[in-house]
Amino acid sequence: MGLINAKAENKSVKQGIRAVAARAGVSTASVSRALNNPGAVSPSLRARIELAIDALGYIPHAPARILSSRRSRTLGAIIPTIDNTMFARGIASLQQYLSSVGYMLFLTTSGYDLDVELQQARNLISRGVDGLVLRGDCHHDGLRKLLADNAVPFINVGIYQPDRPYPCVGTDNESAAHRAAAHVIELGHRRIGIVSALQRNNDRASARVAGFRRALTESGLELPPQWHVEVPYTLDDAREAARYLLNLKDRPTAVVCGNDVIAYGVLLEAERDGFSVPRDLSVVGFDDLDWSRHLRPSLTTIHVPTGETWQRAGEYLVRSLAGEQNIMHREIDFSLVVRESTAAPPKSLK
Amino acid sequence: MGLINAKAENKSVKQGIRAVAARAGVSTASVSRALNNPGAVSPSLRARIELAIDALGYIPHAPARILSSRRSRTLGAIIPTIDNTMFARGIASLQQYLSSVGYMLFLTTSGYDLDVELQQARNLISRGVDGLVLRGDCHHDGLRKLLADNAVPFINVGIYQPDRPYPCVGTDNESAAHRAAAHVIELGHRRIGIVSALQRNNDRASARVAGFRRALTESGLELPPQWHVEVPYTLDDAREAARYLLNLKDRPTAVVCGNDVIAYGVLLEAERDGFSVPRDLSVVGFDDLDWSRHLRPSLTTIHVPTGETWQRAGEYLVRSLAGEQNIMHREIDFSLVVRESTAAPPKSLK
DNA sequence: ACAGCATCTGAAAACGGTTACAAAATAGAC
DNA sequence: GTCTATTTTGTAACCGTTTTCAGATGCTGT
Repeated sequence: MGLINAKAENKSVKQGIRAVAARAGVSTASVSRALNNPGAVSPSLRARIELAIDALGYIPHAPARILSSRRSRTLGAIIPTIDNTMFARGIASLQQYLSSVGYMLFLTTSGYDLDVELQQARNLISRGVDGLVLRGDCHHDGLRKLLADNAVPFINVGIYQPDRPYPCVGTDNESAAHRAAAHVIELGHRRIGIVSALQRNNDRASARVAGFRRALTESGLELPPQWHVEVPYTLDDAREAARYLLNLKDRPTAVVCGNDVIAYGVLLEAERDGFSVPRDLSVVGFDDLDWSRHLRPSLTTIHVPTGETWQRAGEYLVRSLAGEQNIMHREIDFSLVVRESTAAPPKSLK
Repeated sequence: MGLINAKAENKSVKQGIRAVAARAGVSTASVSRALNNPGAVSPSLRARIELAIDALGYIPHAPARILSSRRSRTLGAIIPTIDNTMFARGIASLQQYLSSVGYMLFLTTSGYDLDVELQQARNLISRGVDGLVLRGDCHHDGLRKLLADNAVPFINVGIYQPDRPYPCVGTDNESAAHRAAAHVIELGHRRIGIVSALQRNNDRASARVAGFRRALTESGLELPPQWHVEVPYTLDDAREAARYLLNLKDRPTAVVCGNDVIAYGVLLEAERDGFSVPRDLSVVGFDDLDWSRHLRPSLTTIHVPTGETWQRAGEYLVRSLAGEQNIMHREIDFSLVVRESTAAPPKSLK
């Protein structure tokens, strides 16, 4: 055996798995097996191999592995921006889950640009990801084709659309928004404004606006055009929109917002302009970020279990890849959290 | 030529670059060249190849490419958690820069655990990253060895330690913290408390505490042990610490905080307990997150250009990989932003 | 017309793993 | 002890690129 060893090591053993094999006096196949399926190799061999592995500080070369096995145990995710608490939290949760099942995550951002999203998808597929996690169902046509052509499993997260042929997991934004608007209507408000996120290329934002409007319509309430404002994501934009809305001669008594950040903007601006919330104005958010319960007044909002949603997305793909059967459309429950920012409207303005 | 084509396509051309080569009637070498170094191939060939490429919807297989070229044009980053505005912003900036120079980013999180960090580094190296971006200089011993053994370039970001043999880029946390404390001292405060982040495994937090203390010492001020509290990252923890500090019979008139989130906690709790900031209490933060200027009272804090810091880290590695010479230790300037949360102490307590 | 020199192209050997298949070893049955 | 069934191990052909090296081609100056 010592002889075999010597002989093997004399051969031009470069590195990698062959070096380990040589050192342990076994074949590369056995090393590979010991690594990927320890049960398939006898205990004695396994011990010898493990010894060789950490004597050499051997680290398997994932790209070679991927090339050979045609599976990467890696998922890709494309989000609009990481600079947004919602996505950051979702990604954190997804990543944690994936790592618990031995997967990795390749994260990229699109900046809300469909072309960039397509490009990133190409990038990720090129990288050999086994599946893709996408946000929403508003994608470039080329993306669907790309996914189909390359047979890449994917899931749309953050929305619930049981009628579509694609898998998705998320809350029903339309219903949730409806619930939020219904809340202020129940409190007696008749003059309700909407500050939403930009609807363009954002099905989540659109669904929420649709829900708000449906609630108003069902209660026979009008929505004058000037009471619906769309704003980009930043706090500054939200404040500006709020300032506009609050300074209308004919202002709403309640504002429902497309997300919590927008609601914060409304809250801050209302305070700055001398309005007291909820006495003079009721505000409802959407998402229930951390801040919402700390703020004064604390924010009434729709709680969305973001972490769970993204984890489920990961579960779906991992299960699919393992060949297991799966529910294609999974709804994640939301809930209305009533806090201090909403109350009945002042009598005078009712 | 048609003949050659037919012949080539009859051969068992599976997929990938060979399919493109066959279709264009050229060798795989030429296709590879057309892709990686278009100038090295004649215009006519290049045109034929490009035609074939998008006729086939060919997407290069990155793992194969990495295996063959031994470069991945991918960097790895290990951060404690993505669920923290600072890191999220840094990563966003790094990612944007990298993608602008044709690199990708592999992001992982350690949860402030040094063993996990080591494990993730192994993971990333296994993945074939060309370099690693690490946070701070507080790492597992095994990590340094791992990096050295595998000759992986890396950089410590968020700190400035010109005396160390490792590259780093960031602000000098000790000086910045000193500046923050000096500010309240200049305002006339003599009774100054510290609420810092956990110092364990966090050199950034420690450096800030050191800076605070030095400022106090230099002005001949005492820091009673009960005036220094350490808290984990959440707002709730910060509020709890603030409650404790504010309810001491002998309370400080100013509190310097290890980061903005902690400062928010102090601000919120002070308000809840009926203290008026800055009349009854001055508060200084550190980081200058978005919220800090929106909050009422807005927060006096140390501004740290996070985005720039992380981008520089990327630049350092990309340049190193390109063989260019580089400054090993780069300091990023901080600045004190004075807002509403600090003022001279009340006469009675001075 | 030809040597000398770039420039462009192709054949084939890596890169570091996995895995189908075959061979060897072991166990069990008679 | 022989034969078969089962488990364990090894051989070697891939996976899809890059890249070295050599051959082909075209150009220059004489």
